[in-house]
Amino acid sequence: MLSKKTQYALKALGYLAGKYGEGPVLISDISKIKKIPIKFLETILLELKQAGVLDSKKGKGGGYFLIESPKKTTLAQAIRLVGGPIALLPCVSINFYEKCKDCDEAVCGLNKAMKITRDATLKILEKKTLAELIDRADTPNL
Amino acid sequence: MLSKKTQYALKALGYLAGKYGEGPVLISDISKIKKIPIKFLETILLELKQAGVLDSKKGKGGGYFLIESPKKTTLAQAIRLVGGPIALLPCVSINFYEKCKDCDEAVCGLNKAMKITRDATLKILEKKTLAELIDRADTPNL
DNA sequence: ACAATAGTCTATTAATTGAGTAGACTTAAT
DNA sequence: ATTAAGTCTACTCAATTAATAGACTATTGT
Repeated sequence: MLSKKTQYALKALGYLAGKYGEGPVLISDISKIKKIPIKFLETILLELKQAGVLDSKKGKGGGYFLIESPKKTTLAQAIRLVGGPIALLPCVSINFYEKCKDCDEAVCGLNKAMKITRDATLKILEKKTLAELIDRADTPNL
Repeated sequence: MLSKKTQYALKALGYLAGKYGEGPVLISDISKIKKIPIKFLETILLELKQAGVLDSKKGKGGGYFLIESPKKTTLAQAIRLVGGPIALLPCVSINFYEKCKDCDEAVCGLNKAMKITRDATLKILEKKTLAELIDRADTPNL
């Protein structure tokens, strides 16, 4: 299961994807509509900005917005940006790999099974982009 | 990512699968070989016993053992037994479902993408059994 | 019967993650 | 310049998950 933080990040990115090209979006708007605790959301958006996916504008008329087209960022990338491993076990994670203390990966059946699972998951998450997260509810004009 | 508890449970079950038919296995043996904190392991094994997968024998010569052949239990079942959701989001979990506060699942793109991912994962985990977790290191005589 | 062995139960502590608060700092419109 | 709107930083608190410790109970072998 993804952490709350990662879940919120995906929701927020999906919302921003729907507003792409329409200028900055208020944190408070995202918070209200996506039901995300505002202060928690602030830290998440800041992290996404530092990761280079979002940019922000301060002052009146400010807010957050996607730098690139929603189609440019895959869900796999988005999840990893906020620190969420995608694999089910550390020993099969690509970006958050950690060796097991107790087993030799070459003969470990669990490792093998989880690698197959990871590959199946990645195959999907690397194809889907933020554009896929846009739904009618967010953008009734589409 | 699976919780530590679930990870330990899988490791322990894999080890017991390798010893299936050889009588009770000591908690302390599993703990040592699989590098699992013994007290934590105790609670996990107890839980698996109450779930009906394991049985135990007390006293001298006692220990834990699988009730049924390792082939009878899938990895998906094993993960769920110890309380671990398999899906990446609560709103696409079959056994630990929780509705999102902010979206209508019928139009939510995130929900859709994660359902596809879940199905791909389940397809694999429902085919693999505990028997697949047995490796050479545990049972050098095979 | 009894001592040794091994699982069971109860209670605490530590670590991590999630959530909420307060306030300083920046920018833009008027 | 002033002020309203918004970002950024640093703490604090609560909840969950992980890990530890010790007392208790049941079983087997002698």
